[in-house]
Amino acid sequence: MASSLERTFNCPVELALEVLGGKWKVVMLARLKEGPLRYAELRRLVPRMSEKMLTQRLRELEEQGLILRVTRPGAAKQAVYTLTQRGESARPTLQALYDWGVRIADEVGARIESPTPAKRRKTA
Amino acid sequence: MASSLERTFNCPVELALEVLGGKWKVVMLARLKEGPLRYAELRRLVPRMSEKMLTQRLRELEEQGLILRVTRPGAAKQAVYTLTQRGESARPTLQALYDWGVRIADEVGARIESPTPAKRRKTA
DNA sequence: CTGTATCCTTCAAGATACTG
DNA sequence: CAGTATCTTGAAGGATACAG
Repeated sequence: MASSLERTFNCPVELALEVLGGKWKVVMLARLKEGPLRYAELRRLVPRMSEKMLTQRLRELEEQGLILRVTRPGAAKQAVYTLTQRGESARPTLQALYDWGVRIADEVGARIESPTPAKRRKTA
Repeated sequence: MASSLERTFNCPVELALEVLGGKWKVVMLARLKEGPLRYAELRRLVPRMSEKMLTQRLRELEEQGLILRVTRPGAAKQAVYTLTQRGESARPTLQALYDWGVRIADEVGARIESPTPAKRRKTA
């Protein structure tokens, strides 16, 4: 649980970004806040992220106490990731980032991938 | 005004972090949202940031339209940085990050430098 | 399905010296 | 005062192959 948070930060915002920052974590959290997800589901929902990154960020989020990893052994291995209480506590922050992101995406002319592909086994 | 925002992002949150992310910009914005600041004042308020970083981030924030740089020529050169309208629009987001940062700083046991040194010419 | 292990590239950031 | 200019390094991220 130590991770690298045991430093001195210039301000609380810097700390928040240390946890949420980087290229992928907030994207993953944005998905996980919709509900628990398996490894493969996350991979499908964030296709541009390499598996290495996916695993690394999952471990990091777990270490920081934002997500919980539950495995269910069996023929087909399963690993389910859910937000912890602390992860849940980030909701308003993520929402604020989301709202502001939408706003300036328009202003700046940035493109956003796809709002929420939702899950579908077969298109038909 | 182009900068590097003209990409495709996985979600709005990623875009928001592209603008606010990195090690220093939010710290600078946290100061600037208290009011206009000169170059030297910013340097003093964020002493751990090298001058190179300070200048680079200032230029970037300017390019992204979050801050405005106004120079007043004269014997002693002056450069004053203020938030633009877009910069102001980030207030709620920065506040959300701040609040959450305070919360988990406590939980995780992270140290925060100094709340707000405020400006003082002489201590007495 | 759920990951590890490597290798490689790029870039943010740090240190420091210098300028108009 | 308000910056530039270099040089260097570490970490982040990407691609891809392999494994239980």
